[in-house]
Amino acid sequence: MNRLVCMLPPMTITETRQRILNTAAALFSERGYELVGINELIEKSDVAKATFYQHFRSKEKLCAEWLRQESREMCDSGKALLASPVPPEEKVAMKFDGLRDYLKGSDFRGCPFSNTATVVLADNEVREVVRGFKASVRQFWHELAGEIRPDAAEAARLGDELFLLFSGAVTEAQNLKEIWPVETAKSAGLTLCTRKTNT
Amino acid sequence: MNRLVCMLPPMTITETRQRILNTAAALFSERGYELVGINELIEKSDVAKATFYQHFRSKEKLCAEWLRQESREMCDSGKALLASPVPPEEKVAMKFDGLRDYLKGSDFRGCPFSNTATVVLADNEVREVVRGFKASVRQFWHELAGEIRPDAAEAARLGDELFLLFSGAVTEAQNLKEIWPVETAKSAGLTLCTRKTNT
Amino acid sequence: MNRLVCMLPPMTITETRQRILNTAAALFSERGYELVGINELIEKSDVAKATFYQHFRSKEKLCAEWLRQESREMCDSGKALLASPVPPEEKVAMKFDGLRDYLKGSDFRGCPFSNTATVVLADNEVREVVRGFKASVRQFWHELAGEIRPDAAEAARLGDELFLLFSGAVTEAQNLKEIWPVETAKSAGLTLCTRKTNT
Amino acid sequence: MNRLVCMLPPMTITETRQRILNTAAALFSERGYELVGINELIEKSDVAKATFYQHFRSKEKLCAEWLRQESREMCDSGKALLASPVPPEEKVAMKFDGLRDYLKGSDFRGCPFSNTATVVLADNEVREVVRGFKASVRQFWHELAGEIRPDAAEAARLGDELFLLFSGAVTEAQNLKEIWPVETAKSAGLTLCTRKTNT
DNA sequence: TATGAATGAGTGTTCATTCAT
DNA sequence: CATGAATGAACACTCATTCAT
Repeated sequence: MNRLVCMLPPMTITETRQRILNTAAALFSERGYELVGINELIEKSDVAKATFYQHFRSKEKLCAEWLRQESREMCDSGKALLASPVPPEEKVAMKFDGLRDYLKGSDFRGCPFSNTATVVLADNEVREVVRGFKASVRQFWHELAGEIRPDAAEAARLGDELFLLFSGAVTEAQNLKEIWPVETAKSAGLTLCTRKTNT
Repeated sequence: MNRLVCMLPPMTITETRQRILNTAAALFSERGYELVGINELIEKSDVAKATFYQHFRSKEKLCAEWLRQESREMCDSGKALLASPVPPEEKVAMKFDGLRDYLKGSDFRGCPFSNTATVVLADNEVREVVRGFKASVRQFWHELAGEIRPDAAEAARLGDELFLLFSGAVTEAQNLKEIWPVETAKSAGLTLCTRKTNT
Repeated sequence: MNRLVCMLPPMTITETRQRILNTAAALFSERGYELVGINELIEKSDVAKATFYQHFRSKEKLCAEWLRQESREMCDSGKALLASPVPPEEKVAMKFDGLRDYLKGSDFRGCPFSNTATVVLADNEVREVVRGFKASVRQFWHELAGEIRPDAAEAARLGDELFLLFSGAVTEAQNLKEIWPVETAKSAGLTLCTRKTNT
Repeated sequence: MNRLVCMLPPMTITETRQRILNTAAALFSERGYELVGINELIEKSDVAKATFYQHFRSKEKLCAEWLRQESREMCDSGKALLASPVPPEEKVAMKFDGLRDYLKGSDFRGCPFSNTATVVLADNEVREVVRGFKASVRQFWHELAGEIRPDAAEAARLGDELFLLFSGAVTEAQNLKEIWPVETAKSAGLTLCTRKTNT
């Protein structure tokens, strides 16, 4: 923020843009895409209306951009977790524990991607972003499952199971405003990890 | 209400109200609560605006009523399934198969309850309906699991796991517009049912 | 309601009508003509909508009827005051004291006639009722002034002055939600009564 | 605002806002707050709906603004009258003559402040504006009375009497659609001014 | 006479977006 | 690159009244 020492570039070029994105991140994740109006968004970003529309062609494009940013951050943290030197089962546990903390900290608002996909029309760009994100989350679970099951097919299957348990936990924790789905999913997931491959 | 003997005529008593509810069911489940305007709702119901508001005090109340009706139907079919003379594992399979058909038939719109809860504010009546519905779905799975596991604690656990798998399948089938989550959840669920209770 | 035993007159004929009028009196005088809806009026009167419209052709007609009833009561009490065996100056004082009590008891809502005339269009029947009422109030003051001034012209003048002071007191007590205008008008009126006719 | 030197161009800055205010002044004073709809107001102002709401947050705020503007103008003309080099009794006469002309020119619509206060709820911002206006009108009469009566208490009393006579004249001229209340109040007021202070 | 379901024109307000500068 | 006034279609909802029974 303060770069008093840096003598060179004014560089404010995309600063405004980022300020808008930050506001969007805060408001969209707090109340959801459709309950946030463009006016509030602009006001809280402290930009002029037309300035906003110079950076983002529409509310929808802004939303897509926000989700792409979220997606990048999530993927990075996923990769970091995969790269960390702990046993895979513990990574599974850590993932669910991270979810628990996230939901508690966000008043159980649920998954920004799923939530947003629900309220935009079918042909929307946002939908594509959501699909891409979900695909990479699934990929994360597949890779993690690969560390547990040597066999590729079994890994894929375990990965999908964990993916669905995770998603179900998010959905129902949001609906019920309770934390037990996360705990239950975690323990079920761990069971699936350690079970004999007797299928 | 009960006119078992009276065979003929009026029958129009609450016809209008039901017509509105039917329109609401169609539009809300197709596009979601917030993407359907009261004007379209009224027009498609072929009633006057004031007539609508004589039957439902607000759009929100209408939505709550719609979900209550859905809830009743879902619970009935759940009870019917539980009462049917087939092995419990097959009931599990049937439940997932039913989901598959439902999602395919509804263009993967997902769960009306979860979807609606996402777009209404926290203190909303709709939220209470959703929580009630989710609680009864969970109860369904607990009862079904009770037919498989004699031990109550194990039944509860299995029920919750199936509940979450089911929910995750709905969520991700909706996000991805693909059917595999349902199939995967089904097979994972069946595995959980048949595994040795080795936990 | 149930008068199974009472054999004689049904007599309910205008009972309903009067119940509506009473409700109207309560609501109109409390909140004013335009802030009271026909629905609330009907509901609080505990009649069916069409029943209401059988007794009063419109909200406006009901209002006119209400004001006529009020007018009759006011005139009666005016006549009673005039007929009472007290000195005329004391009658003047009593009239203003009565106003003070009325305003305090009605949360300073002001004059129902003036208030209503303000919110109806020019050619309205209500306007005629208001004019008639005001004329009879003016007549009251003229008669009272006649008890003080033997000369007709002087009586008329004093009557009009008292009429206007009274009206000004009502108006400004309503605007300011304070009682002083009534007290001031009373004392000014009494002064006018007792002054030497030196004009 | 002050561009005494700049003789030319833009001048459009708050033009729209003022156009709306002018329309409001015309319609509200002609028919009253509640008989004027926002739609007509907007149409007659020749602006888009949203433009209106960018300038005034609500119909009520617009009304308050209109009354504030009226209040300013009235106070200015009151101060001008007080400052004019004529005997105080003549100022009193001029004030009533001004009222006569105003009422004749406005089809006896009465006082915009009193009229509006009648039709808004108790806690309304408009009510505060009305009270402020009435207080400053009373102040005007007190100052004018001060030019006639050297004693402060007597001046206050005379001022209040004139205030109430004036208000009563407005009210009843409005109710009766006749001009005599103004003439009568004028002559009564002048009598009060010239009488011996014999109280 | 009494009912209550039905009416349609109206209410005030907010939406995401574009324009001239 | 930034501004903010202007847009018009849509929003959810209420009004006084009439109709078939």
